[in-house]
Amino acid sequence: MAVSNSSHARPAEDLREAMCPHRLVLEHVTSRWGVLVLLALLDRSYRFSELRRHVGRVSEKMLAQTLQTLERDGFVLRDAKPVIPPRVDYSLTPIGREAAERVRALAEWTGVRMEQVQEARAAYDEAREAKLKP
Amino acid sequence: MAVSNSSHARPAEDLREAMCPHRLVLEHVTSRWGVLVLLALLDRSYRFSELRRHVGRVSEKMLAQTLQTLERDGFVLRDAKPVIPPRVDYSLTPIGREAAERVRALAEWTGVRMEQVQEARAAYDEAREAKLKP
DNA sequence: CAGCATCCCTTTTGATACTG
DNA sequence: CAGTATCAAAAGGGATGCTG
Repeated sequence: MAVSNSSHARPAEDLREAMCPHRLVLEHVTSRWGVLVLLALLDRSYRFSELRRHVGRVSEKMLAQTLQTLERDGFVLRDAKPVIPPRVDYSLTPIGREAAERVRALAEWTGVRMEQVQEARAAYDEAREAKLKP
Repeated sequence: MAVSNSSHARPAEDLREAMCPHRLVLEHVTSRWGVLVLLALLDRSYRFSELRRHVGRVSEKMLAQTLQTLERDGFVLRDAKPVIPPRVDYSLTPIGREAAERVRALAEWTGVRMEQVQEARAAYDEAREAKLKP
C-alpha cells in the first residue's frame, strides 16, 4: 500500500510523486508561499515569526508546511537553537540558493513584462465585450 | 465593487490581482497545467485535442481554462479556423516564448538536481524516523 | 472538433485554539 | 517563540451532457 514517508498525510502528492517526481519539486519552489519564502531567504536568514511578518498574510500553518517541504527537499536549512524561548533560523542551502535564483529570474521577468500583460488582458477583455454586445 | 473583467467568476484571483498582479502571472505560467502547455508549445503549435493527448491526464475543462488564461495574459495565440469541423491551433506569442523558455530552464534544473533532492529527502525522513523510535 | 455549463467530490488553505 | 491539532471555508479538478 502507498506508504507516505512523510509524517502527515498528503495523498495527492504521494500519488503524483510516483509518476513525475521532478514536476513536484518544481511545484514546491513555485508554490504560492514557496516563491515568497525563497525570495526572502535570498537576502538573508530569517526566524520563523520574522519570516512570517516579512511575507505577510501567510498563516503559521502554511508557513510551517512550506518550510518543511523546502527543508525536506534540501533547499532550506533549519537551525533550531536549544534556548528558551525557542529560536529557529531558516536559511538557504547551496542548492536552495540555485533554486531561489532561478525563481527570482522568473519573478523578475514577470515584473518586466507586466505592462505588456496588462495590455494583452485589456485587449482580450475588450474583444470579448465586443462580441457579446455588438 | 470588484468587477471581474473576465466572464466567469474567480473571486480569489480578483482579490489577489489587486495587491500583487505580477505574482499572479507567475502562478499562471507555473501552474500545474500551464507549465506542461508552455513546454509543449515550445516545440510546435498544437490543436486542442492534440494538445490534450500530448499533455495527458488533463480534463478538457482544465485545458480550456489554462489556455484561456494564458491567452488572456498574451502568452498563447489562439487561431480558430472557420471550417467545419472546427479547427483551433494554439501557439506561443513572442512574449509567451520568453515565458516558456524560463519555465523550461527551471524545469530542466529540477531534473538535473533531482538526485540530490531524493538524497535530501531520504536523509530528512530517516532523521525523523530515528527521532520517533530511538 | 472544440468548447461551455453544471454538478459534485477532493485537496488546499485559513482561523482558531493549544503545547513544549 | 515556534510550532501542532482541529475544524470550516474555498479553490481545484473531474464527469457528464449540450451546442455551434
